[in-house]
Amino acid sequence: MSAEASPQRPAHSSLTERQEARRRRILHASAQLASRGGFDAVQMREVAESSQVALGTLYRYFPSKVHLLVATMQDQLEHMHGTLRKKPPTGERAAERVAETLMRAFRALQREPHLADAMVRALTFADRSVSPEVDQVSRQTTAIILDSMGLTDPTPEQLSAVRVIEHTWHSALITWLSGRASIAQVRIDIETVCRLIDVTDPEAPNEPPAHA
Amino acid sequence: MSAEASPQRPAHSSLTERQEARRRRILHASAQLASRGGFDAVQMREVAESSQVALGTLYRYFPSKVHLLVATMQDQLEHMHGTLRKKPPTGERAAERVAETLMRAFRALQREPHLADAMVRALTFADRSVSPEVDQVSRQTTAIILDSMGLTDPTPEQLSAVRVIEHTWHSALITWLSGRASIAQVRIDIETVCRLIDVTDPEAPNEPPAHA
DNA sequence: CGCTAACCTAGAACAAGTTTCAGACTTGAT
DNA sequence: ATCAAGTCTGAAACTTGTTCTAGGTTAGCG
Repeated sequence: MSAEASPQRPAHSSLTERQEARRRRILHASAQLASRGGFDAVQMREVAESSQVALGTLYRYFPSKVHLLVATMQDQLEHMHGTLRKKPPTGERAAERVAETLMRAFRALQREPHLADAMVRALTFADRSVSPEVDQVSRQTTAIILDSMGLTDPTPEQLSAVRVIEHTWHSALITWLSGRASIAQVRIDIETVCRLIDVTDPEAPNEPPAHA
Repeated sequence: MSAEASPQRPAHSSLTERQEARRRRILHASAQLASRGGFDAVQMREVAESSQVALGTLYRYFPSKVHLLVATMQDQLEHMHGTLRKKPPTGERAAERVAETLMRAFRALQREPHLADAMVRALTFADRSVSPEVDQVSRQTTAIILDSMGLTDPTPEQLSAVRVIEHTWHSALITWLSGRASIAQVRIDIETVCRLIDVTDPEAPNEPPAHA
């Protein structure tokens, strides 16, 4: 059985200061524990203790461990989007820029592999009850990719390509995190899937880059 | 904490008949419970009871719930590979054939969505301790795709494309299972990623299919 | 100030995955 | 047939996510 709707979860807005502070402490504790030992190390009792909040309260803010970790990911993603915006990628083709951006994100994740583990596992393990939050993460990721492409209104085809890139991104991360693929392999997969952007880009020349 | 190496797990070979039978009963019970209610419905105590085996014995055969479900997936995959082989896809281009095969597999999964849920969630949630088994599933999937392409020795580029297709396949399944994507969307994603095969196929004409 | 509803806390209780253990059963080798 | 080693069983215990409860606290409002 998994957590269902809580009476009324604090919607991240219209919270008193103390509540906002609690929410922040919780997310911080979550990220900290995750950084230590990944998904398994984020134990609800410990999160509650670290953030000085009763277990019941923790569950009022985040109705399950997966909700908590997905929220943690939202938090980190926002941060990363900000960082990435500052130094936009320099590649000439859209495909290169996207690959560059994703590799930059990947390097950031490599610095905290346990945190990455916790967040990504939560994301793919999430069931229907977490759909809205997961969707939000997905939209944020899409925004990052479109940003790096420099597109404001993509064609449906391009959106498909972006979705496929996201699929690859998540799944490649998983295989890396569980030790079944090397960093080099992740890079290759990302670069490979990014070719789809060239294929669907009405602006660019139709030649697949041979190896020039 | 997660399950670690068992003393010596029965390696699926060199088992007595009774042991082979137990293993089979366990896998059968697992698939049956999964078909009912997905990942959550596969409860180790129930699996043990259904398959007439003590809980400790279940854990000797499969050191964790995830191991059990991944093994269940191996089992189902073998079955499906056999089925797919019988009627090879009819498309002209390799990309079409792969897409056709994957859509056929997808339709099979739609018939048992709960079972699909259990297997796929286990697969992506698996940690390092399950790597060998997950890898085996991955190899089997690769074999199915290469089969449908009609390739015996693919180039490294083609292997990359196949890996990306697998990534997309898993991740698209997840989004469908958690209700965040429609069946139609999964189809589009699969068709989109399959274009990569054309891009990396040294045989085929270099034109991306416009919409002819 | 004093009320009320909503919120928070500590802690017990429950559920399901996993581990452990003593004793009974099988198996393979002698 | 018999012994040792390895397996299986049933049951209890342990862990961690989740829920529940009884009472204390806070915030807004008259």
